[in-house]
Amino acid sequence: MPVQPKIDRTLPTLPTHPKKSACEAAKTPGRPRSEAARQAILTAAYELLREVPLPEITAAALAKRAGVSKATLYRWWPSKEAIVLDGYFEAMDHHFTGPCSEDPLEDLALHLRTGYAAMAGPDGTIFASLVASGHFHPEVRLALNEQLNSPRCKDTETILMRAVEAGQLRRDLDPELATKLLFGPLFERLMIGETLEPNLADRILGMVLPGLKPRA
Amino acid sequence: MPVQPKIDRTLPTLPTHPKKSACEAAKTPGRPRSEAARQAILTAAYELLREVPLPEITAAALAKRAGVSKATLYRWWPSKEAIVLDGYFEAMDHHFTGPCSEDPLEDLALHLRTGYAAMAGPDGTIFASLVASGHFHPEVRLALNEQLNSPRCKDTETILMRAVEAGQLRRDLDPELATKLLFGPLFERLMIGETLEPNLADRILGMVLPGLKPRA
DNA sequence: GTGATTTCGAAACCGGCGGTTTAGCTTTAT
DNA sequence: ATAAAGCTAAACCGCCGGTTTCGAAATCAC
Repeated sequence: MPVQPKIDRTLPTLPTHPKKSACEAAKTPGRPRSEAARQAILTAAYELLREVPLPEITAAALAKRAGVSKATLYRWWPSKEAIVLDGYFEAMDHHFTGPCSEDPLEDLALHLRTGYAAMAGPDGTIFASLVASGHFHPEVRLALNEQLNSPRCKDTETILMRAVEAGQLRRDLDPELATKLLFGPLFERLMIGETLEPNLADRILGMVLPGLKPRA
Repeated sequence: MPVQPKIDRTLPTLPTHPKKSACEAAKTPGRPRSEAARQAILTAAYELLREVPLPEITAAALAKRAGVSKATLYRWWPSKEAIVLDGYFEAMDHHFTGPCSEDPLEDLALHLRTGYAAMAGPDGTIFASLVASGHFHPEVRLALNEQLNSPRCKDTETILMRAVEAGQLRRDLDPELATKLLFGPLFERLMIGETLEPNLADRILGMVLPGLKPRA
């Protein structure tokens, strides 16, 4: 009977995303997966994300832009959302920053500034629309948290902890809460605001920091 | 020729929403609009909002629940989003609070607590999904801002100003920024978080407030 | 009452999109 | 050569948002 093999789509799906699993295949017989197609799809996804609002990105448009058939899309990804998410993640791989000067407070300011600045541009708009769509697609929300939010929060928290150890911030500081406080307004602006004031990061820092310092 | 009158849908549409314009019609000839149907539609919308995620609310389901035909829906609202939004607003009319004790700081704490508490329940989930959908429907975002966010922010800012005048907060305080700071984490939790810690409001207040008080 | 006007409900309809399937061809390993 | 897998092109399905049509019901002006 012509029962399809029904490939297990749980493998190359969203949450795992084993960070550059590019050239480790080629162990199975048969024609290998086309890396060119994979790359074309991901870049097409990111390009479209920057050009049109997310709901207007259809699977057909994605396939056309990548010069690929729709079947290939759904052969490797479970949904349109998974594709654009992967495309965005790949493009975001350059946004890493590792500031570690001798002044933790200065690191914090820089960290906050770059974070807000990164989200002021088109990548921020895309991020917001992904967060929005994540509210309707749990896998998207999960992937977004695991691959973007949590790591960034951890970064912030370690910087805060360093500042605490250096005696620049209160010893009883709650890094997690402070992080939410520092980046909360960013979410508010991204999700319901129109624009992002350029110097918002510094103004926030100026308002919050006095409360976080050791009591005078 | 059978050219339809093509009703001007800009009248009963989203942004205006003139706050209880119920019984002021009845000036035109012909069969009057059924108030029962209007009410049934709005309550059906809110009920569905609490029962199923927003994308699963279809126009057909809405019509069925309200015991109304789809034609009636689109006779008075331009889109599914407009309907659920109106339904939500109507249900939220009870959430008004007017705390004005003799201690502005206590007012602030209460205001923050009730705000966070209100969003911890199903109404918060609904709000988040509306914000999310607002990211793809500008009219929704606009209505959401005008009818919910802006008023609440204004409330917070006036409370803050009273605290300033009472000498409980720094004279150079920026109320708008402080408001974003106080409610920012709420947005972060609503949009990407899973839960809302019960005492988050107080913890935030405890962390922010010291920085807002007059310098010792 | 009569007629004009407007609403309402039922149902059919359209177009588009997400996703699936089929069929045939191509690429690789053995 | 054969088998296994990937690729394209195209057709296909089902659902949904939104529109239209039609006849029945409600109301006002006269």
